[in-house]
Amino acid sequence: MMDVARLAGVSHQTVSRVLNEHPNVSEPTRLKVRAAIAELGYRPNRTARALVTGTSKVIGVVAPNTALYGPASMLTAFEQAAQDSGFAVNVGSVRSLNERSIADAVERHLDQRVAGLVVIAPVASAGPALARLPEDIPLVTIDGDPERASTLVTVDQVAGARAATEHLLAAGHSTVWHISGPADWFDAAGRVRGWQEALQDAGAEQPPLLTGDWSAESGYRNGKLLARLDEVTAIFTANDHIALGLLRALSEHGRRVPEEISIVGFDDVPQAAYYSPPLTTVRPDFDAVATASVELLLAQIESGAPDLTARRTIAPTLVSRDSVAPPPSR
Amino acid sequence: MMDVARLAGVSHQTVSRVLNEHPNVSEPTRLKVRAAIAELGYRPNRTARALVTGTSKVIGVVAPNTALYGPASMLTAFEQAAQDSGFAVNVGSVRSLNERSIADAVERHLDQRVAGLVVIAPVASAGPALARLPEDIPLVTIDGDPERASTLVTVDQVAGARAATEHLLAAGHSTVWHISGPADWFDAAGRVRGWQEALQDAGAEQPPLLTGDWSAESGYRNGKLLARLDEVTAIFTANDHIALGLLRALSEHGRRVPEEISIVGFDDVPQAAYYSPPLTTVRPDFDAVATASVELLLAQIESGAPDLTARRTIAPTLVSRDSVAPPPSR
DNA sequence: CGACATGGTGGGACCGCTCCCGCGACGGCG
DNA sequence: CGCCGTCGCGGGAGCGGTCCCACCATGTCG
Repeated sequence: MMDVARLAGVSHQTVSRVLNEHPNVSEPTRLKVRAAIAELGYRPNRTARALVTGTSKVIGVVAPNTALYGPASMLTAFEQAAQDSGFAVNVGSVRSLNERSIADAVERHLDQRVAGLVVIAPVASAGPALARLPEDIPLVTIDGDPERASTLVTVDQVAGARAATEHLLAAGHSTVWHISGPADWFDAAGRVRGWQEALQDAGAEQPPLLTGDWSAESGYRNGKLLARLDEVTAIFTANDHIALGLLRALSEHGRRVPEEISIVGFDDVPQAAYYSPPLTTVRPDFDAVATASVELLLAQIESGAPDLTARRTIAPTLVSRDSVAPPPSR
Repeated sequence: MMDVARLAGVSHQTVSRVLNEHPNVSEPTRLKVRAAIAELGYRPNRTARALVTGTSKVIGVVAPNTALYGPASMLTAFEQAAQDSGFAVNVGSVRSLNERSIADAVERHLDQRVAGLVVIAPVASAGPALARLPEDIPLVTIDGDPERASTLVTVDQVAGARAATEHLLAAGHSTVWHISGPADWFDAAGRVRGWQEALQDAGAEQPPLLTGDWSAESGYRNGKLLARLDEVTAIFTANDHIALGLLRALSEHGRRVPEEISIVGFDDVPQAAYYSPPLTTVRPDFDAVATASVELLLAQIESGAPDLTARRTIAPTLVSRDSVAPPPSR
């Protein structure tokens, strides 16, 4: 920086001003400095800046270390959105979302003087750790506890599940079964609720809830059971992978989809259109979640204070394919 | 740090020594300092350290911004491995792997004074940028150009493809068709080569190569064509998603798998066991790739010099399920 | 016409840490 | 017994920036 100052014939201070686009620099000197910077190929040291300002253009992300389609898509979408706003992303992935590991990850980020924090915390066990976070750092929770988290961005699970259930009901089915995700995931809980509400509103009987764990295996396992129940004509699964396992189980039992049984999934994984049959499903808009998160976080960073009230809920859309049909007439 | 020093009754320098585990500190003072640190809840400022040492405990990762199963799994596995070695991970994802965006991402990382760089660069277009990288920074390329990259960790695509092809040949098929990934991906190229080599070694005739793009859609498209060709009895696809699309196309045409046509995929996505039929596929060990990368990178960081010769190739394993059977006798 | 605001610039101090050097105490050796 | 090497520790400089303050030249106003 001193070199640049010397070459431009100004003080280091003026160079700093040019770098930070301070108004009080005359045009001629600004140009001289710019020229010197270009000639020397000078790049400011972000570390030094971070030291003196006490903050940096880095966002820390705490995310579960999983390749599950939802979280993974969320993460890449967020990375991109953050970068587009000029922020680097520091990922602290956590093997399990318990209080300790989250707290550890947060502390690691704080040591690095991140400007803000994003926690992708879809499970209830993350709650206590989040409650105990430092108050004075910008924080956005993605997919967190709707009851608790302060600044929260989330997919509207309830609305998505409602849409799925109502779609099946509208096709003529008297009721809809549901294979859920793991009970401690908010996503799963929201989808269960949307399903229940839709059933209630339609005055349909509510079948027992079957529990899965997002995996195709759990869909298969539950499918083995459902396949033997003649009265089952419509099933809504908590995600597409469960639906895949379910499809497999049904086909093994000779039950045809959608002629005998209709199915709706959730997530719209890129492969869903090539299941047999192509799967009708609910598509959450991960990009919208990501941009909303960045937006909210940046607002906090600029204002300097965490905003405890801001919320953003992204409505998913139903993607209709071939796995839904009217129930068989008997 | 000064506060700690005061409380412990030593100089800031001694505190620094304790922190860095310098040998020349007596046990009593070490304990005093430790106690003071604990009492004050002091956490060293990594930014300040980075400024003076010129490096940090952060690894920069340049990765394509995709949710594709391979790259995404690689990334999360790497994050975990790096963290286990005490390094934070800065992800600079790139929309497209062209020279400019890679160079930009690298510069962003360099500005942050990362200790080392990992580039996940599975496509040929990344080549020029990699060649122009600064020489003096520890660098590991994952899935890069086998011909060029210096320190390279990669899945042995050729061996995996060989195994898949040989498995089909061993089942009695006279030859094996292949739907490849995009031509500019090294992964795809390696799989094509393994397939060709296996065919040659077995003295089997080599059918024309069909090109896909990793997507189920491309598998479906090619499948529409293959389904009409009576002589096709065995197909090896470049990944599982292509296989899924292929399965769908074949079933639409009434061709049965594995009775009429056998299929082997690549990647072993978690859902592969629930395709119809469960898919025989090749499983790359992403964790092994990740640990090897971290190992190689750390070795460079410690030695201070890039190692231009180190390479690591991870052998994949064949996972046998139900999509392979002997060819139909005519 | 003098006082005072205003814009452009420079000179330090300082952020929190590590590194270099220097100093006293102690012990082994000739 | 004196010399020197080693150990344990402290003082100060400096990493590369930003921030506060002081300075000087203008322009503006009563």
